[in-house]
Amino acid sequence: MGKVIALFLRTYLPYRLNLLAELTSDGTREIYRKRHGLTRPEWRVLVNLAEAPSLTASALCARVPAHKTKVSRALVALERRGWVRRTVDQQDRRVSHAALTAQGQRAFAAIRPEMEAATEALLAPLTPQERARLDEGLAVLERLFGVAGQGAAEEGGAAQGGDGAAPLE
Amino acid sequence: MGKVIALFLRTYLPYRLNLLAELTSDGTREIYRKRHGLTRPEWRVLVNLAEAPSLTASALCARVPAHKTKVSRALVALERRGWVRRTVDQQDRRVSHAALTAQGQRAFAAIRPEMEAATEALLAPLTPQERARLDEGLAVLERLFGVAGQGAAEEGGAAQGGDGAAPLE
DNA sequence: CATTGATGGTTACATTTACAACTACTAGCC
DNA sequence: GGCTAGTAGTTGTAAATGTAACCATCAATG
Repeated sequence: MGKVIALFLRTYLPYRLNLLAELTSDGTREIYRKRHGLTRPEWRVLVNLAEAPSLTASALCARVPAHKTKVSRALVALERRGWVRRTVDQQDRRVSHAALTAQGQRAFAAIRPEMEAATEALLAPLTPQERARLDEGLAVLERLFGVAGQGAAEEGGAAQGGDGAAPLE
Repeated sequence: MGKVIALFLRTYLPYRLNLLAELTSDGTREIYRKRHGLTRPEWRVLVNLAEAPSLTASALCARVPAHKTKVSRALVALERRGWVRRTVDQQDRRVSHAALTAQGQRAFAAIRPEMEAATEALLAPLTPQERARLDEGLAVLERLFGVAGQGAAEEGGAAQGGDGAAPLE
């Protein structure tokens, strides 16, 4: 059977990306899920809070990125667990600023190396050249979507409202 | 940039891939979901069946990739819709082979160009060089995971030895 | 200040998904 | 044959998710 097979999958970008994302996450998902009892949105919110002193729910929605209900529920769960503390903004009492507690920071500090080790184990067979090619390829898309400098497309990017939350730097 | 902030996210591969996969899929998801009433597993099964004459549920699980319950329910839905027909294997009656009906092939032929057009619109700003870099970067990972030659790991599912599966060109 | 419209965030409900049994069947062994 | 173990695929149930409605607050206008 010569392959008359149309090579749709091979070249269809969303499919390729989703497949690779899932394969890459297969090992690490267990770490935050089974070992630490976090859902994926919770883990993502945790990571983002670990990289910024304080973020509003809206800012988290833009950074994670996720719909506000997912962020809301993740924040509730993390708060209940004592990893996050929220304080109401005094200028605009609809807004609340979420930040990691010391306990939350310790938790992230514990989980992060596990995640990195699992990922490194997965990528171990790659040569430095291959890693560079991979990085460059992803950077192309990140520039396209404007997420390259997560720090750059920051709160300003989400800043249609330009709320007063402290900028990251 | 005086960031003390560890750039975990920037360099953490699963996170980068998941983010890009989601951003890339944002536009196309609507096409198969709203316009054609397919769930993502259903769409994935449809695509895979379109590229192979006949696949068992197990083979689909490996190719999609997805857990067998997702594939099972996707097949039920596609069968009910008349896009897939399953026939029981005579050598092993636990096994059934799924294939697209003519109607299913027409459906895929209708959806596919919509998906490709939406993706192309998204990638329009990229230069040929950037596209090549993107492709090379993803190919690095695909080789690592052995998914490069999707066409090779056929119904037998044999080629999972992880060797260099036949590069599909 | 009352009214209107917009926004940050939460809650409610329907759909999807994950995980764990479960059924049907095959295969090996005595 | 009858027993056990293993595999292909399905179904039941609890958790997770998407969508839409909702509450509280703010800002603008009369």
